[in-house]
Amino acid sequence: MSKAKATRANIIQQAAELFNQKGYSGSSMADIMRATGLQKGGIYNHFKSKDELALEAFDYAYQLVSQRIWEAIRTKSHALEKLKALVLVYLNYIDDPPLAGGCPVLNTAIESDDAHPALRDRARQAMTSWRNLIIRIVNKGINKGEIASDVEAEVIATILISTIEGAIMMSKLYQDPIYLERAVSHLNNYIETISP
Amino acid sequence: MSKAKATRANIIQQAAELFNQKGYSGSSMADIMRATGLQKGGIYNHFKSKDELALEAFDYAYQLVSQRIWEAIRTKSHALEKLKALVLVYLNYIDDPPLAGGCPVLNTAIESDDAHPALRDRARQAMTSWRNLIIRIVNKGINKGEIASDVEAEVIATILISTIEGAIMMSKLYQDPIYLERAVSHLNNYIETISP
Amino acid sequence: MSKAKATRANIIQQAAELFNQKGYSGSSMADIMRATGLQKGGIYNHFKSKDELALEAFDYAYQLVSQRIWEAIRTKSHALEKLKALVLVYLNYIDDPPLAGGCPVLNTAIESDDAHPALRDRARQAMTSWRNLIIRIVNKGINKGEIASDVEAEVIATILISTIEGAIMMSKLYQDPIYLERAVSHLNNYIETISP
Amino acid sequence: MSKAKATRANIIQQAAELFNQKGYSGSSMADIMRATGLQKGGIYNHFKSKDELALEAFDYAYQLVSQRIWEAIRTKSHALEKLKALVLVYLNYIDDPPLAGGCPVLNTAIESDDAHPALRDRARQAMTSWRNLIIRIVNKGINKGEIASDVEAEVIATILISTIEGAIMMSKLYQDPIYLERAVSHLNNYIETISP
DNA sequence: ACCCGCGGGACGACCCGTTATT
DNA sequence: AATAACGGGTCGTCCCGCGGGT
Repeated sequence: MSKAKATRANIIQQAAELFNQKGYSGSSMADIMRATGLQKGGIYNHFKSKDELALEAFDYAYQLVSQRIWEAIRTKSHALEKLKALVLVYLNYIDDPPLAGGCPVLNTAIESDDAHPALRDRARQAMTSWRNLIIRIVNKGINKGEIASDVEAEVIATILISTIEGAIMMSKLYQDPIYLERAVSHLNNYIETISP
Repeated sequence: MSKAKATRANIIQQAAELFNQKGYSGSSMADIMRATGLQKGGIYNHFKSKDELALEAFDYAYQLVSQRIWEAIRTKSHALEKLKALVLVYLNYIDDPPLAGGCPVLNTAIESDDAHPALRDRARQAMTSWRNLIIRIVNKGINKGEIASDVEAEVIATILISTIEGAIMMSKLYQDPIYLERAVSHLNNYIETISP
Repeated sequence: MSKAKATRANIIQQAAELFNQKGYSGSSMADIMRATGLQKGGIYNHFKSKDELALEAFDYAYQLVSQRIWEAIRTKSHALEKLKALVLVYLNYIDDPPLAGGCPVLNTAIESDDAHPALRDRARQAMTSWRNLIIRIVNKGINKGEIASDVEAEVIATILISTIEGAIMMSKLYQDPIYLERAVSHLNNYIETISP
Repeated sequence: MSKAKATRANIIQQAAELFNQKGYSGSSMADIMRATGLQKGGIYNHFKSKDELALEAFDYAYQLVSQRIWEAIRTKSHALEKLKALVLVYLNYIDDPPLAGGCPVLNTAIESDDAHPALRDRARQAMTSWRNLIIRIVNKGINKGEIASDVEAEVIATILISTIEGAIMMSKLYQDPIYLERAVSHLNNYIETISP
């Protein structure tokens, strides 16, 4: 990897963490300079604006989370096992987060929905990709007879995601993993109920 | 109400909406001036800093949400009815919100958790008060034999709150009430399962 | 005059001189801060942008020049005397300029014509007002029989203005009033030739 | 011409046009990069600073104008014809300019006189060379009996140059050749008056 | 005596011309 | 010979205190 690419990647990495912790408008370019050790010019050589950097940083952050999910899922073959594994990923979210600051999709969705259309679109894309993953798992499970045929995949996706994200928020707010643990436990039970 | 009080109340109201939509660091005092039609001096007359205003604005916002819940609950006497009523309140959250911008507890928790201790403490207080409300309802329900005795009130509170908040986030992100509707429907079923 | 008005007027005055000497893009807001003794906030309280300030500064500068011309003209009654007086005004332009840096109309026209439409429009307005003054003097002179009836007022205006402005440029470039003196002398002869 | 020379020449050409239109401080190195299609290194390879480039660009621009004048003059033998040809050159200045943006001597003189000594010196040199050309024509004309012997060459140079430059400014400001046409017509008459 | 708003100055994002590196 | 990095520069916004006008 060329030096330029490495520098660029490092900027994205540091920025992703900053944005995820302090938000987009709560993080300044000076913060990013400090975190990367670069000067203004060094950063603006790679990104033409804070916005462009924010977009790329979000993509990177989502890809980090997404990767964990894929790794957890691919070893399972049964649909219910896949769903449980997916939920379980978030239990590590407090002890061993892929990115400090909680879930980037949640954080970005909340900050951008009324204020930053470009960022909101990225958050939507990420959320859609996440929903589609669950939907595909459920539908495949139905086809293979692993999940009851009257289950609506969209509903499963909504319940899993909303419960997890809400619980992440609570656990972060209180700095206590108990809320996430309860949510995961509840969702495991819920997943059992859609067995055929 | 005196004129000074009215002005002060108006500032809080406008600021609460702004903060709830664009976040604390995304809203400037100039934005608030514009929204209230007042001058700098006119605002700093009532609040000694943006922080102080933000704190009061959050309290006001939470009280607005809280009020809706209380009104929905007090007409019900059965514990399960109270819980269902509580959940139902959030169905109106997209069409007829008490405050534009979604749930202030969620928004404030997300923005403040890594960045603004004072605001985070308020969000914690609000969240705790909300949790306690649910916990009291559940425990009273258990005592009255309306809820199974092995149910843990804390768990119910966590599941209800996290699912609702996560679904609000999704519905706001997509500008589509369907996610919240699914979550409410799911929670209604869930509430039935804790019947004795 | 209120303090605010006085401050505002002072900013315009200092800015007008700076812009007239170093040009619009050659003068920075920091230069204006230095010249006025104010800080950024103090300036931006009165003008919402450098552009707005530039526009007002130009208007002020033109009014300064314009005033001198009017004062010189109004004591004369004969058309040819008025024209000579007008030309004579510019002889003082080097020794006792109303504004350091030469003629603001010339300077602004040159800098803005290909680069700054808003400023160019102001320069056009000023130039038009100056042309119209000469045209009115000439036409009145024709009516009163002081000027030959076949003289075209527009032509007189063009010759007087272009010769004066070009000579100002030369005298400023060489820091030598001789060029302006020659031009004024030439124009005085020229004015005699349009006598009936 | 070697490739390096060609590149260098191209940079000067593009820069000359930019500087002539937007001024020295109104044009950035980035603008020049865009206009030339080169990278920073490609430019700093040939010129050690923006200033150095500006100086050379001005020389190039003046040479472009100067060339037109020489071409127009050399075919004439009579002094008055030479002067008329010289004046006539400027009639093409709006429709078919040797360089977009008006007269570089005028533009540079105005921008540099109070702000950029090095550039001002170049403008002075150019102006002096132009004046000397006219002076030589006039003096030769006097010697050959084509021009009245009491005519002062310096005065002729001043009147011709200042009127032309002022008229160029007016025509550029209004985007209308009429002002230049009037000035040229006036100067042709003026030139007739110095016949012996 | 009050209180609007002027003024402060640190900071916002971003661009500048230039140098060092590779 | 191209470009990554520099760092002081750009204009403009930030939140806020203090003093002058009503």
